[in-house]
Amino acid sequence: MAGSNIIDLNPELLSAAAESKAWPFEEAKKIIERYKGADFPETILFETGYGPSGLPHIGTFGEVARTSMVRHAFRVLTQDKVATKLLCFSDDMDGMRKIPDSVPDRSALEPHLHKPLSSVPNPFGGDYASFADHNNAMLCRFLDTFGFDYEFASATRYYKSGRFDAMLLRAAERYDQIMAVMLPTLGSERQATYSPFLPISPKSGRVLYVPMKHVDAKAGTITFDDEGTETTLSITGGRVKLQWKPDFGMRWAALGVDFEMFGKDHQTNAVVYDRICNILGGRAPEHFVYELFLDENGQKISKSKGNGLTIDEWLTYAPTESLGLYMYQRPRQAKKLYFDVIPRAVDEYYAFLAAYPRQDWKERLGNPVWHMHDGNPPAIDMPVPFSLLLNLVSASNAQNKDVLWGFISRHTQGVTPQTHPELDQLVGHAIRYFDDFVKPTKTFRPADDVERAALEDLDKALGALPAGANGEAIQNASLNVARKIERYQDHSKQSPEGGPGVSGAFFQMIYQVLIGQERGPRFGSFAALYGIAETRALIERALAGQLA
RNA sequence: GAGCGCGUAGCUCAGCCGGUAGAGCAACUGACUUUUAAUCAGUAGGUCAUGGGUUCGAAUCCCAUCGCGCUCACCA
Repeated sequence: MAGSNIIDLNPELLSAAAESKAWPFEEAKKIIERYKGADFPETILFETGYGPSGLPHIGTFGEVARTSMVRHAFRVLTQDKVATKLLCFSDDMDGMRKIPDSVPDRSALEPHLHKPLSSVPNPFGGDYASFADHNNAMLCRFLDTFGFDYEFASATRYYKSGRFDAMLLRAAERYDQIMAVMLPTLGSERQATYSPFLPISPKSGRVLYVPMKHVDAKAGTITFDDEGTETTLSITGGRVKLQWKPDFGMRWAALGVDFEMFGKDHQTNAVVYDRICNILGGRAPEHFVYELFLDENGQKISKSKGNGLTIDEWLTYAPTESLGLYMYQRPRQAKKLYFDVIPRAVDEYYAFLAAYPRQDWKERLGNPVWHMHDGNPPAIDMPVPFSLLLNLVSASNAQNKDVLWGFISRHTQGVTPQTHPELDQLVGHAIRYFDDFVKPTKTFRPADDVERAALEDLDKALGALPAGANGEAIQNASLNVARKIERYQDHSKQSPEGGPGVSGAFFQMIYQVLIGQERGPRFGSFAALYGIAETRALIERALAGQLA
């Protein structure tokens, strides 16, 4: 999505951008305001944080996607004259406090509890030296599949390389100030043992949460008790890390981060991060607080609860772009993230895409697709909405794309999987969505005696038809069956021969018994596409009681 | 306790840089000449939570109140 690509900067666009109220522009303007009356630094740094104890998830995607949108808006506003960078920072020096559920051999990790994730062996085997390396690689692969433009950063490597040393020494100098900020934010129990410095034990390799006995700013050392041994350790070179709140502030100060967004759960703490950053002589980045995602019951989505939707699940049923749209829209509102929102997101995406070419620049800059595609949305013709496809799959009970395409091409000429590959993709998504969500809710009912006889007659009638019979022929054959049955005679209608017409109840019965739905497409067309032999097999199964 | 968000048609929501209320679904009516429908036309339904303010004009901006939800206060 966002990249170091060339972006469009025509004059009308630029003047519309200056006025735009779209949230990425609002955020980008905060960064410009930040440097008002001064020169921009060499590179404007956008950061997103990532905790590598789990796999990348939908929140990771949202944060990177949204940050990329702000970055792009900034590039447009500054006419791309200022270099920008998105740093995806992995806090892989964090101690492994518990063993994740997802690993294969949990007991093998037990000896490594509380060690930095980058020192924990990789439980998945393979090419990566540590657990953190593995998860970091998963993150990068994840981001790469979406085409994000970013630079990966490992906390462990930054600490060990000495990149944070100057700031760590300053933190020792200003230890009292940092403590003065931190202590009031803690409960009394934690206050007693709190330390912003977390030494890595030379003895056990663990990240220690121990009180400081002495902090020597001049020597750049800390002294603490390590399981009975009084230990003095240099705070530089990755021997000591900072506790997370000071870590945020220190990192911002050390790297000169200009923008970092985070979820509402960080909001209260952000003030603390900022103050630490200031104490260390840095300027806190611009923030943007986004709302958390909720499940269908309005509960916060969390990995541990396993509620809500995973990114893989979303992408099983819909194209990536629909998820990008979801991320663009109303980031400050808590939105429900569950399966029901997918069809709407998909259809809205294509609707926005279709509207784009005929919009003026002001409207375009308010159109999500402009932000999602770095100002260069693709031209895609989507003749059939996703909601309609779902309807159709459900009605036809389609098991594969061919059946569905049969219906589609009947109604829209010149549309084929070749001319409309996106639609073809969507057809596949619709079938999967149907299988997983609609199908389980279907309720088949058994046929009573009259219905049973009617279906048997229908079966025979179908059997008498030639193999290639068309929809019309099948429809007429089934009507002939129904006309003989008293229950389905409708005397308010007339058959071609002058007798009573066929009641709609006949077809309703067919769908209730055969497909488990109240309605369906014209039966003749359905049977023609579904196949006469297949339809007869379906009747057989229904009569054998295998459906209800 | 602190912070954030929400309260608009039966349901899900859009509209919110102010200018006579919208969509989808549901409901109802009718057309399509054997009603099974990815069709078309139409109807109905809202004191835009409440009270005040700014304004010629407020669902939209400001203040207050009520209701609902979430987050943080242990860890990251």
